[in-house]
Amino acid sequence: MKQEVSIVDVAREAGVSIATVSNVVNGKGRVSTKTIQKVRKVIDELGYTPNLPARNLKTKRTDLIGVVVPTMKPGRLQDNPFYWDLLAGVEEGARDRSFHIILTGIDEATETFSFVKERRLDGLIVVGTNEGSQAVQRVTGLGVPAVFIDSYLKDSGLYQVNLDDRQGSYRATSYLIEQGHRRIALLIGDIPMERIAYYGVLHERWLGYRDALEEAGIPYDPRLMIKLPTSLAGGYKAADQLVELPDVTAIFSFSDVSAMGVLKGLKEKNKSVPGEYSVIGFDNLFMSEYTSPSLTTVSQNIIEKGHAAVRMLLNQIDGEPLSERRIVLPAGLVVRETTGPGPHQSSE
Amino acid sequence: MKQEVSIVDVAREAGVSIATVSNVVNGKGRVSTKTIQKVRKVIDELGYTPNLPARNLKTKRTDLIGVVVPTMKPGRLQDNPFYWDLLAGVEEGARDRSFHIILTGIDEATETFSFVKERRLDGLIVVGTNEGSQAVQRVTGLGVPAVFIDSYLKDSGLYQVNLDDRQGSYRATSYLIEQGHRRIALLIGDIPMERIAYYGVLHERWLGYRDALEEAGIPYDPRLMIKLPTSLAGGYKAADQLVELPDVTAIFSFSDVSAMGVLKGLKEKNKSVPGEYSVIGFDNLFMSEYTSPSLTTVSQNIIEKGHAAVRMLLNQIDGEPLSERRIVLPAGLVVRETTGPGPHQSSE
DNA sequence: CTCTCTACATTAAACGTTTTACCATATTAT
DNA sequence: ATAATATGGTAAAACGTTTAATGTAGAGAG
Repeated sequence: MKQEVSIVDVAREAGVSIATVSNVVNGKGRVSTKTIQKVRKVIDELGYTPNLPARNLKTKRTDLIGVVVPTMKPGRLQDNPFYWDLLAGVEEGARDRSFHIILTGIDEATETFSFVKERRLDGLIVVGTNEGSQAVQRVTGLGVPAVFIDSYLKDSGLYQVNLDDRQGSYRATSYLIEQGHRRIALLIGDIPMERIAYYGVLHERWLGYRDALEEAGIPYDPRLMIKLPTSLAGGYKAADQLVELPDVTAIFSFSDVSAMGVLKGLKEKNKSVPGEYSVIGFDNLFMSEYTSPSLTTVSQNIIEKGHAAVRMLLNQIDGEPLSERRIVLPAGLVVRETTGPGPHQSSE
Repeated sequence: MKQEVSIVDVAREAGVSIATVSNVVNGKGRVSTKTIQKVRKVIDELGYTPNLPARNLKTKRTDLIGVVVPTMKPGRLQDNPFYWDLLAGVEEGARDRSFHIILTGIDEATETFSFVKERRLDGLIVVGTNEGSQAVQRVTGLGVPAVFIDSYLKDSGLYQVNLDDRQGSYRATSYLIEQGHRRIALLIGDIPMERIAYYGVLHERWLGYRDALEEAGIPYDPRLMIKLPTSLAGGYKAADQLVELPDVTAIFSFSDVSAMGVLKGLKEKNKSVPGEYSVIGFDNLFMSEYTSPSLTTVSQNIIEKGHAAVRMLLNQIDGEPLSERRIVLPAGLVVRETTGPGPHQSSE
């Protein structure tokens, strides 16, 4: 194992000072073209690679950002491809600015985020936490630039990027109503309704649903809330409850994977989609185009979400924080085959 | 922004030398219980956090490993949830040993892996590259501990972890044959068959398919190879070709997502599964249980794959390399609903 | 010829650790 | 008592950079 070659080796070999080599490497200061070439040559010959940890020590910047996703533990959240896309967006955005990302799953209960300080990360991106969560306090306590994705935190001092969940949900619900559905079940997640305000994303989507109902003059019926996890298995079980709800002809599921579960459950019960039930999802995963029937769903640009978060974070790090602290991306609706006319078609 | 507190602040405040503080922090050297407590107390009061980059500079270890996945570029590979699971396994394994992972997508054409040297990463995990790829040469040229996942590199000096793809493929094919299928199409990927030996994973699976054929005395028919990408879209298009192949009653697809595409394509053509066609996938994604009909597929423990790679890498880093350079994990077969009896049932 | 610029280049301190070699003091063995 | 050995602690160098302050030489101006 050959000895590492450092900046002083280069300096000696090139017959200049280490400061000059440093300047050449970083393109700073004044140095003549002749010297630049000489130093570059030596760098190539010796195969010198700058030692970033050493640089970090001096500059107090690591060009490293942490990305924290909620319990990436096997079995928990890995079952939603959504996060992979988001990560791809973040990674790409970071790479474009020659930052690297340190990825870590967290166990909300135990995570102290100490690694952020220890490793002197320049910033942190936190995905999908909630108002009042331990994580939020701990992160803000760090005093490190941070951006929260999909978290809907009340503290308006925090940088956040969200989807316009309420609007998206409103559009989906309105569409079902237009199609003639009046009793629309909601697969909302495994949460106590009295605390829904704490579940940012779910809350917003729930509000959007209610907006649409209200606009159409349809009374809100709490019995239509199906409180099961928005996972494949949750969706599958939700079908059981769905078929017991009288007069319900549609279900809006707060994630595509759970909608797939619903589809599967309904098919096993020999309920036709969209004949007997219309189903609508949320996320527009790449897969959703290939289910049978293909899934009508609320769409979002996940990659762009990642990009936006990185941009916001890097601006903070560079000391030129964006004036807007909250970016809200638009939600779309893509109509495919799981939705069809309901019983009240001419009700408008 | 309060000044960072360093080891010397702690030392001064506690009235000991910095060497002693260092020893307390790292649990090394000899230091009396009384001093330990005193120092610990001061550390808490001052809120001291060790500076890892500084430590790295001195120790030449970063406790950081790089994870490289093939072009995590939007649109490319993100469309296979497989990688997310793998990443979860790696991350978890690393975290257990208090390593962190730096994740980066690569563009095989341009990536030089210079970040590995610059950041002084302790090791590297590379996923899904191929024999003869630029990436392999560059990584080995780095002289850094590395483990290749799903790469089937001939150079037996390299550490690798693979699935027993050949065996898995053999089992799947044999199962179809047992069920009475004799002409079995293969959705093999968008590659030139004359170069198949370079595509490690695909090659092995192809060999497994041929093993099973040979054992059953069924001649290999190259016309049954469908050369389309093993993606959702590829699978969907594969259905077009499938229905044109005379007497074919089954298709074996080299990924679950592409099998889902096939399912969708067949349904649109009003071909029944498993009535007219049996379909079998590869990977056993969590979703595969929820397709309609649910997918028969070759299963693997992806999380364990990640764990194994980390273990292998960390042993190298610790200077106690495993004697076996290649770990091969077993493949299973999970039979669900997309496979059924074929026309030659009593052929055995 | 001296003075002031300008353009390059260097010196040396600092960043926050770890670690080797060494020094006390207390304990035990002789 | 003396020598040998533990035990607890320290001084100082080193890791590879960046950067502020400073130096030097040559060119043009007076």
